[in-house]
Amino acid sequence: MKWAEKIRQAIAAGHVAVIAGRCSISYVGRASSELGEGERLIIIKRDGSVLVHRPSGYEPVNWQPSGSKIELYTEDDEVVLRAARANEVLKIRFHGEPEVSVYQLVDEAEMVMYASEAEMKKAVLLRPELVEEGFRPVAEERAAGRAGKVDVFGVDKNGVFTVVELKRRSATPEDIKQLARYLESLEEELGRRPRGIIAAPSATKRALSLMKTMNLEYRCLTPRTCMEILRKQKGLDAHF
Amino acid sequence: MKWAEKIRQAIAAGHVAVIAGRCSISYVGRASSELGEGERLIIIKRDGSVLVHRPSGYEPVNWQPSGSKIELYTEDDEVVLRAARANEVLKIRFHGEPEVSVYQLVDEAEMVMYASEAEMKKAVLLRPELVEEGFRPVAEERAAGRAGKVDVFGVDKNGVFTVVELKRRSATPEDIKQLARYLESLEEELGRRPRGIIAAPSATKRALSLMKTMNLEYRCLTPRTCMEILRKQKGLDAHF
DNA sequence: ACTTTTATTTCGCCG
DNA sequence: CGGCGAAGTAAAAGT
Repeated sequence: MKWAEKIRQAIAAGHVAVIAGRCSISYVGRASSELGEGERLIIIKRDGSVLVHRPSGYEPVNWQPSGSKIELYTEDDEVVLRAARANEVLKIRFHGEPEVSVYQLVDEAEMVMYASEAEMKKAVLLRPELVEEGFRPVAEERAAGRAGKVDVFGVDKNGVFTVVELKRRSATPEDIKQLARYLESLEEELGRRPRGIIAAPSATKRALSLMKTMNLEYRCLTPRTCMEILRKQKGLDAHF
Repeated sequence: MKWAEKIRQAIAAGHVAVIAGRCSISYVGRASSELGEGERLIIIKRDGSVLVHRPSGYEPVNWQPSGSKIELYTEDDEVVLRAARANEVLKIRFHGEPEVSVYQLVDEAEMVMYASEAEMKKAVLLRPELVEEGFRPVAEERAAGRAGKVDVFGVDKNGVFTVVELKRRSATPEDIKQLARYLESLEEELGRRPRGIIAAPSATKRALSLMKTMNLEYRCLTPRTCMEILRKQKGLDAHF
């Protein structure tokens, strides 16, 4: 099979191979799956990652992450692509001759992402009024016993200990419970219960009602706001 | 630009377009990201999902899930592909002429997956001795106050209430804490603390030590074992 | 090396 | 339709 040889050479040369064709797929590993005959797009990268994409959907239907060992062999007159990792095997059996394209991609650019949860914290430390007027951070990542670590720990305008939990996405009941556990742990340690504030772009209904019950507070804070503040600061830094 | 027109037509016809070429990418939405010039593989599916793949790595570096609106336009003599969803915009700016392949994929096959957490539960309900000799399930998905829902609730051979938490992967401290919260909630409701058992293929060291502290029990149960039991049952069903 | 946490998570199910 | 938890989560960060 000439096309199979083309794939072998692409892998050996460290190129990216894209295969479009009729195949059936089996996966055995953490789970098992079977997918009957159909036309799919298969991508093989130089690091050994394999992706199988159906004609719709964001997620691959089957895959193997980087580092898997890729083999091509013939079985009953059909070509089988086998991608194996520890305890996990993905087999793609081709029916008929697929279209194979090989690309030599050079990509040295670095990905820059803004406004992660870490950057939200930076913004809050830079502009504590984002949380509340008069809030003063005392520490970041303060330990809260065995409950874990608090995002930002400080005192409010009245000198009351205040815990701020940052989320870059909508706050869920799970987040509220986590904050409650922090407060419980800190209450033991400090002798009095600190205020608890969740700062997130939004909160689910149940999260809000749970906060009411648990006497916790919500403050709207979007990653974008944080990003803009950091960007401004960056501009200032460059200026001086 | 002839190649841009080819992409437009592919989208209109409901085909899958694969673009290989030099581009730079910006994303603004839940976060923001910038990726400078480099050669990448871009996949556009008929449902509006867009994937940007670098030459290595399982995950796309940028993407837009299905349902996004795709536009192609020219800006400063360069083609820009814009994929937009509510509050999220992905822009791919092409530098030079990329290779464009269009595939008409037909895939009606149904994916069958074995041994999800749901199937582990089925197996336990079918063969409660997987958890412990003499264990009898009373309910599945029993509510545990505001802590959430318990996977399997039953009584052990001595008639003691027992909560089983199933995990298809290694049990973590977070899982243990979750089980503990269930028990706490059920203790309030039932007046006495039930036994708590985590059934998972393995457990992390900290999870195990936490279980000791919290007086919770571990039972090894792999998805594969559950799968085999269900498969046997399936065979029996077919027989009768 | 192994464990834990995060994610532009996405996806599916249940209320 | 929104909330909530699972995923073959994968990949990064922490220990």
